[in-house]
Amino acid sequence: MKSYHHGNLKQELIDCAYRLCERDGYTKLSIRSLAKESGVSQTAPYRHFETKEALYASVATEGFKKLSKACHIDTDKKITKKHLVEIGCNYIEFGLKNANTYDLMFGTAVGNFAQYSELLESANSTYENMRLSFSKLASDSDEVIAFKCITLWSMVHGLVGILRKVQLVGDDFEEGVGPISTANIIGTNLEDHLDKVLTGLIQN
Amino acid sequence: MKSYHHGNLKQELIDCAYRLCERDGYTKLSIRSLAKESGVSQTAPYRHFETKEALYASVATEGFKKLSKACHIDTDKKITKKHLVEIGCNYIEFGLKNANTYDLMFGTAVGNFAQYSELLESANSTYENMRLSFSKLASDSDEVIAFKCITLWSMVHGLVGILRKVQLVGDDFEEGVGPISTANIIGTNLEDHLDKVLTGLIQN
DNA sequence: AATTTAATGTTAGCAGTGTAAACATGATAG
DNA sequence: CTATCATGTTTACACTGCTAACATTAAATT
Repeated sequence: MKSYHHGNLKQELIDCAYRLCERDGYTKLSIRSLAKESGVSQTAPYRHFETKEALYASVATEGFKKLSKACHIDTDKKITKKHLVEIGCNYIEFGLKNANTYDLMFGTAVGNFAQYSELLESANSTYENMRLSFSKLASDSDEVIAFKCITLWSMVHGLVGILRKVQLVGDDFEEGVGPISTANIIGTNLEDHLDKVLTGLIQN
Repeated sequence: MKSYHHGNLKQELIDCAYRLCERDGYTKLSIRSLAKESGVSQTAPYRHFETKEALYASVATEGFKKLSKACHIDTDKKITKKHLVEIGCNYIEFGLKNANTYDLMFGTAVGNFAQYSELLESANSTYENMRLSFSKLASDSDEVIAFKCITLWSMVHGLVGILRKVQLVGDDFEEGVGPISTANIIGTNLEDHLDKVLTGLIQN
């Protein structure tokens, strides 16, 4: 028999919302459908999320944690250009394969991260991760590290956006290949592209 | 007295929608409020736009036209790196000062541009514009031009997204300066930043 | 152990949404 | 002058986020 109290509703709502957002896009998600999916009344989610935006924030937080993991280089030794290319590729792969979650993380659905401390932390730590990798590349000043970091980041972030719009993914990620005729803008594969850009960016 | 037929409703709806989208973000726009604003019944807009997405497409089209104009370099002579920096800055300025419209242009609100021929054309011509500028920079092959072009584009596109999230705009664009402490990631100003990146990208 | 309290659930309802269907009006083509 | 068709209105449906009032039960306090 079903008990009045669910017991683990908050996490189940987040998990369920994450799945539904990734599958259909966050605009298709409704609190009501989510509640039904979890076998609970329409307004039960409001006991755990003050607004829909707060729920979005939780989903986005999960997204940043996954992105962080995908872009983590597990080494204490020196980092090479090849590592950075890998980070870039992993970032782009995440953005393309988790496109709907990515929207939630970088779009305007969640307005002010500062209102959601967990989200803010997970987002900041994603950046901090990348910054750390660059700091292990060469003995640069903080400014130079920041410059290189922001350059790669804006690069891959921009590529995710553009590739999704242009629907041109080359050989690396088979999904989402679209109809546009000016094919293969970024060449045969992403790795070479990032390598070329990074070569121009860092001299070593 | 008010006539039964409006006369110029379609364009007025687009103009009004553009304003409202830019002011409040496209999520706040409702067909009904738009109709009321234009002094017309709730469902009148449906005579001109099959769906809300179609209206969004029209607004996005206006956006691409403006972006195109902002990034147009009016010269037949050779183009220099300085010109490209200017294009990049103008692009970013547009993205930051017309953030809500920019969302409509590059977000997922309008799913498939191919369904809206005007939108597709205006978007393609924006890219074509940029490609043309790069072709006047040096006598590169089409592949090299495309590479440089996509690199700058993804760069500035990514920067728009990141700067909006991080709310760190430096001195160039005073609006949107936010609370994050790792201030001035991209240095004192955007121009220097783009110059540095482009210097790495093009060797001349 | 009994009782108070706070967390978590439900029901009912409001104001607002996109959009479809049926109908009204009036500009234009024959 | 009339028929047609683009453009407008009214009505209605199913859905949304969210609030208020109430119900249940777990946890804290006596």
